[in-house]
Amino acid sequence: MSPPGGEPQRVTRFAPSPTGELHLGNARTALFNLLLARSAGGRFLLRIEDTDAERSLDSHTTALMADLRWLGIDWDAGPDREDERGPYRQSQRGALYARQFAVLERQEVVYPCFCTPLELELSRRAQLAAGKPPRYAGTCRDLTPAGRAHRQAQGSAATLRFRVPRGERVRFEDFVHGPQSFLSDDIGDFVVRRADGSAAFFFSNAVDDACMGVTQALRGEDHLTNTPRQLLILAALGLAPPAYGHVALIVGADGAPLSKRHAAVSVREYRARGYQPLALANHLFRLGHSTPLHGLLGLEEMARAFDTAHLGRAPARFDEQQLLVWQKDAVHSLSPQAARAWLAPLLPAGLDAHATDAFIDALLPNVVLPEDARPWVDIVFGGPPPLGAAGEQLVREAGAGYFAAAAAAAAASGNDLPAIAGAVREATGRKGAALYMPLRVALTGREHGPELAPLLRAMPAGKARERLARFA
RNA sequence: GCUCCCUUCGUCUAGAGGCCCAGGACAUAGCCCUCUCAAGGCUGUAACACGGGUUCGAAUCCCGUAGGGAGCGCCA
Repeated sequence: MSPPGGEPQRVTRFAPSPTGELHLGNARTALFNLLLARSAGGRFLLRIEDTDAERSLDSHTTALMADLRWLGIDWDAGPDREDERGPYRQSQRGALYARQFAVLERQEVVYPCFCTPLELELSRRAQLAAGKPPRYAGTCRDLTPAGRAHRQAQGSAATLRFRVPRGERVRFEDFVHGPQSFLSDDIGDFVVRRADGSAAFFFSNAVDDACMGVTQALRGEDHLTNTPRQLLILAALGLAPPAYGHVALIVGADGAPLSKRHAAVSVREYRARGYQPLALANHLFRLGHSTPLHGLLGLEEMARAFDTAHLGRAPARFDEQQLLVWQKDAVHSLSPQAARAWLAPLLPAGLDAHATDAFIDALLPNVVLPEDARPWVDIVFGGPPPLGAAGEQLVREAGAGYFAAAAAAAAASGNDLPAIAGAVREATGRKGAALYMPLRVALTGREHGPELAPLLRAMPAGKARERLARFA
């Protein structure tokens, strides 16, 4: 696994739980971990944390993987690409967890807890009301063997709790935040195995990272204060923990946690709205991470430029305006084939390749999202567009002679703008805006839009003449 | 409530005691180019949350205040 003489190969992972759509924050975490691995020629794993059978859905896993790949994020090993460190679905790792639970039980660093959810909730509320931290009260911590046997005989289902040592300090080096130190007294005994026998997050997440050889776990800051628990578990198990790093969360424009109130929060939605994957990736890449590089970057360039030293510790605001800028860049740099695929759903059925290309050629520099192109489909391929009041005025002012010359030139040349404009200039002596604006308005119904010459080339033959002749 | 994290232009950020009366990118404003829009070129506006220290010197170190966030779950 390790390159000869070098450091052990870097291994990172993205470990989502399939309880919903891929959230922007998670997408960024996935991207950062991919980049972190790739920047060192390492491996990137996808692990599905579906220990909560109630909320985990297989369809979510499928969608999650599709959205990641859409973004350009692919993994070296995962649920659909198993290897000897797998399985990569936690729901299939029960046997492995059972062995580790047994180790913990043997060392008596865990104990069965018979408290019911209701009792725990009451206790929490009472503590909160008394102005105390809502931690597990330790009711079952010192149950005698006889007491335990008694409860078990009664058939009470028990969770397994980790016996957090008192009066200790848990220290670790966060590779984003630097040295961290927590007092174990502030940590309540926590559940490592649920009453139904399934592994709880703190446990399975930490154990899997260790067993899968993860060297760096880069995750959201919401996990920062949980890290000591995981370190405690791993230490008890004698497993080497990964290095942990925590990036600040993404927040909305007002600085509050990013929610549907602010913007679309799932990759799905941006995808559905016609955003380019590279645009989203570039935006996420610079959210909480900085690079001296400018412009739209490919994934390989991002990997080369990725640097944990430049991960932010302060929350980054998700600014949709900025995303739009990247989107514009991404759209403008689309290959002809990609552009065709992007706008295909909007185009009239049966449009031939030549016409399609001409249309896209004309429109692409002026659109950011597919919806921007939609009205132009009608303008170019539909009937004569109605003019607004200002348009009518411009046309009237230009006069019938102007349009007679234009229509004649259009009939003679096809949809050739230089020929049409030349003829009108000759006939009227107009130039500049006075020459072109009436043409634009008569042809498109609008005063603004893509360049006229390519737009005319995209128009079906005869359309230009027909529209100009209306005012002759 | 307790613990932890955070705070530099509108936004993303550079900045590890003098190189900073704070640099870049995007946004924005003006001008140029131009048939409109977009693109492009040039020029500009714009920030160290606040208060105390330490130091010859602080955006940078320390303490406090304010504001934001997270965790304290049989969610992850």
